[in-house]
Amino acid sequence: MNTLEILTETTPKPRLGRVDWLRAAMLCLMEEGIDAVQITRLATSIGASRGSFYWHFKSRQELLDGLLDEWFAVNGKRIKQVLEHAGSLDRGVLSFFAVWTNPDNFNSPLEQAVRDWARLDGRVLKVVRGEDANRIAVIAALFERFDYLPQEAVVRARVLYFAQVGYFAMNPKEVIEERMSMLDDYFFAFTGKVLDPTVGSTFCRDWIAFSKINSSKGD
Amino acid sequence: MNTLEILTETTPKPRLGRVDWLRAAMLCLMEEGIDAVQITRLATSIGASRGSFYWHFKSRQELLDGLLDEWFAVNGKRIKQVLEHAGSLDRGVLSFFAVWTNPDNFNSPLEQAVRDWARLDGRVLKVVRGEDANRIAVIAALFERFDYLPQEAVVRARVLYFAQVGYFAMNPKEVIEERMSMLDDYFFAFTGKVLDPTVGSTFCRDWIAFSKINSSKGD
DNA sequence: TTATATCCAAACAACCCTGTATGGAAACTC
DNA sequence: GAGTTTCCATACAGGGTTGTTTGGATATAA
Repeated sequence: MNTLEILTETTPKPRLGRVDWLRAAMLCLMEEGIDAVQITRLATSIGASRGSFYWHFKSRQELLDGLLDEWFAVNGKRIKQVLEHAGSLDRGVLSFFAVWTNPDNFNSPLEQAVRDWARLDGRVLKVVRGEDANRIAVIAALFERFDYLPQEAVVRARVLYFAQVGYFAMNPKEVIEERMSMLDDYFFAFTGKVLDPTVGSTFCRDWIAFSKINSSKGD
Repeated sequence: MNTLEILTETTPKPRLGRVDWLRAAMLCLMEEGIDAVQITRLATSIGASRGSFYWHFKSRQELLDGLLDEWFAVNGKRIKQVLEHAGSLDRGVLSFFAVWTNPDNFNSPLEQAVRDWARLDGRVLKVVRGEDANRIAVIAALFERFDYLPQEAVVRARVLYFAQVGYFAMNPKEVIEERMSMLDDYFFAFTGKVLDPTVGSTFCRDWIAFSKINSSKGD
């Protein structure tokens, strides 16, 4: 059995499923926006033909619906989970920062792409607005749990959430150390309280270490 | 002279210029995003032919460059102007809120459209990032002018700016009174200080009145 | 009035995208 | 192994976009 035979056997035929198309569509959405999610482009990117696509999907719209569903399923879950189980305000707020930048918990590029998409599609906008309201409510509950007045809790939750959305909407290029150096002031601005140095430094160290591991993973 | 003759004379020929194409393109960009800015669509929307466009513009890209130039020229100017001339922190911060929602000073839909566009085009992103840095620096200068420490001034400027960008990036549907009812808490969260009731209520009254005038203008 | 420069409409070529129809290859079943 | 189902590639029809060409209409100038 020569090399060619081995290759042809170990690569018998890369039969595709819905997931493959969805994955390719997701990448395309994140990198080039919803208008770039075209069957022809996806087909060439995964080395298949358009005929295959139309066997798995009824239409392009069905694919797009799948993308929105996946965004809804993936993002937001961990946000709520983390905030609801936070043992202190410090840990809750810091976790909120961390979730957003951890690809295992939250897909930030997808989040941005979906927001852009929402501005062009009323149905998407409706879904995104609902999710935004949910997230803000969860953050407000955190503040209220740690003794903020209801009204102040809601406003601080909104400010924290708006700022987070705005930060990522800006597509900033900032290294992790740069953000970390302002952590104490950020915490004070968002909560009106001083960050416990112990919690802060631990968080800082872990986050930088994590982000370094994570960035080297992509090599 | 009958009616038809009068009409044909008073409407001799709507000769077009670059500005007409740019205006139509701007509207299209704001409502449907950069990918919808297509010569064919603009031509039908202003009742001209594509031949006319290609006499005024070398290519679609030249039109797009014009759009970005106009965004750069229009938005941001008033932000800096207002903040640099604010006589107190209260007035500075409240003016910052007001500028964003006043179509005479700032084109918010255009701002969003350009930000979405920036995520798909590296050259646009570069321009937007530069403008963001400028605006944040101006806000930080305001805080510093009113006795915040440099580091805290920068962070509070960032939080205020991020939150503003994030708020509009979310495409919220909120009536003016709803936002106003939280003004005191917003101000406290952003500055750590209590808003002067006189300044606050005056601002509130003027802003609501203004926005009512403005919304009725669109009828 | 005639000549010239502006401005624009219609037609054309080249390209890309969606969705369908058709036929064939691979796997699965009996 | 023959038949059936699953999966996919190719070809086609219909539509839309960019940019160029060509000719004509309008305004300007001589």
